[in-house]
Amino acid sequence: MLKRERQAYILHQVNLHNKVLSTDLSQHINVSDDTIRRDLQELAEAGKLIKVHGGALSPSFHHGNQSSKDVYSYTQKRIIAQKASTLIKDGMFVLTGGGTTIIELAKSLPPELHATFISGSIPAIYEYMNHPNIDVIVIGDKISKNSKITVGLEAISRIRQLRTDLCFLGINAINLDNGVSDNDWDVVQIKKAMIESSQRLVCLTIAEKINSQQPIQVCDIKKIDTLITELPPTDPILEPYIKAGIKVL
Amino acid sequence: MLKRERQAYILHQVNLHNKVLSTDLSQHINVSDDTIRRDLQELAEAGKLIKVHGGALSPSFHHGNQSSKDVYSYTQKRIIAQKASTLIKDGMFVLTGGGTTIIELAKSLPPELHATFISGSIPAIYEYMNHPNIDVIVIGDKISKNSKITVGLEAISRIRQLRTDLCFLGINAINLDNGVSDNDWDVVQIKKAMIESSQRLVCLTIAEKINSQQPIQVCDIKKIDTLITELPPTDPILEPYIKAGIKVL
DNA sequence: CGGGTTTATGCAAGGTTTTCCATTATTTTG
DNA sequence: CAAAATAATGGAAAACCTTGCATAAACCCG
Repeated sequence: MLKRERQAYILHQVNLHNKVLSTDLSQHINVSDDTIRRDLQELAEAGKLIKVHGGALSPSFHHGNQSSKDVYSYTQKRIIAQKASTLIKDGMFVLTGGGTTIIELAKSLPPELHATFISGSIPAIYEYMNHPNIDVIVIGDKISKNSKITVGLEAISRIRQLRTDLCFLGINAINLDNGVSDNDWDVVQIKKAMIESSQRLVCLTIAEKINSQQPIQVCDIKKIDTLITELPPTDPILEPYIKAGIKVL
Repeated sequence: MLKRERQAYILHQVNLHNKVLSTDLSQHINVSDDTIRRDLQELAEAGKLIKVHGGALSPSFHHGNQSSKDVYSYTQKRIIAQKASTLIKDGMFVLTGGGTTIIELAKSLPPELHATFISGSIPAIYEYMNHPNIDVIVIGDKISKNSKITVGLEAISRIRQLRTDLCFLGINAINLDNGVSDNDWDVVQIKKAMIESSQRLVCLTIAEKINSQQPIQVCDIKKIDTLITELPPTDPILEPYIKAGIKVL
């Protein structure tokens, strides 16, 4: 990866998350800490970011620091996103839904990944679009303002025409008896179609939502190939899911 | 391999991958590093790419200094957007393209407007989506990273199914003889389809682009219903267009 | 045709940039 | 305060760039 390219990437990350960690960057881009530090220094001298111990901050965030709750769930979602991104290999076709966790995933895709992402989530598409090496395919239809994804028969019929390697869904509720469930009829229809159109279903969720339930069922637990939370796979709350045959990361 | 041919190939690679490595190119084309470097230098001087240590990047990567010119034309585009928004009435179906002027229009829509907007431009959709009373319909297909709109046969066939009241296009060049013209093949195809699918075509442009021309024709001047610039309709530069039967705001 | 000129390319020497590594401060945190 | 994490420093190797020069092909023009 070229130096300028790398610095552009760092800047992008800083503007996106308002902060970056040196160690995250060096692992992600696969260079030494020194290199990252030099990059941060140069960018700081150019006034593009503010260097601090351990990483850097966005210059616009100089004054008010964000609330602790935000930082907290940001960290969880960051962990989930990181785990999820390891499943994606070059050349894959990936179908994704919407939701904050998916967007976090979109933001933290490694820059050298070459893949095709298909989605109806406008915020997710926005992120994919700014990635240097990802092809983006938009599923068109009417936008549901609540969820900011396209919903409707047109979208469903487009999704049915696909057969992708992976499907990432951020989920709102999951338990052993009812599987994955949600509370928005239109969104559930889209999710169902996505599940049917891909070979592996990967569900992302923060642990808080495990063993909860919502009115409308999305799919049975058997459909899930992999479940990703911020917890280590050894956590006891995940044990019943592993026993049910789900891979847990 | 000829020099021109080689440079065209390099440019193609840069636009495709957003970056190239000198060593990759020299091995692939089978010439010395020096030759490649000279090519890159020439292309960089022509502004076709940005040369960096180790290779070159796409000019779209240069987010660096984009203030002075942008601020300058920002005011102009605000004026255009304001004029354009007066044409939209409650209940209308409006088809829009992409580009900075259209996004400015999207931002300055009056909040009490109830209408349906249809577009393939991701940044424009983003704005429409945040409007309280607008329904948004997304035209799906593959995203063209340059223009950040969806392009392709799927998009065109969806557009063809429509019959909207208005079509707003931001245009890159217009003159009396060749009408509206542009420089991106895929985008032109989309624009053509949009024009055919709506009853009135409204073209938005800053005055700077009037009486200029680009390689690919979008439509004849007769297709234009209304032309909007930041100038008052009495400006002499607009007179020939009024005489050609175009409404000017 | 033929000699002079321009253009394109390769080669080599020396300089610069980038990166990593090891070592030595410095800061953070419990 | 002490341990751990992070930062700065200097050196060394690799990759990369610049420059000047040599060669050969293409071109021009009388």
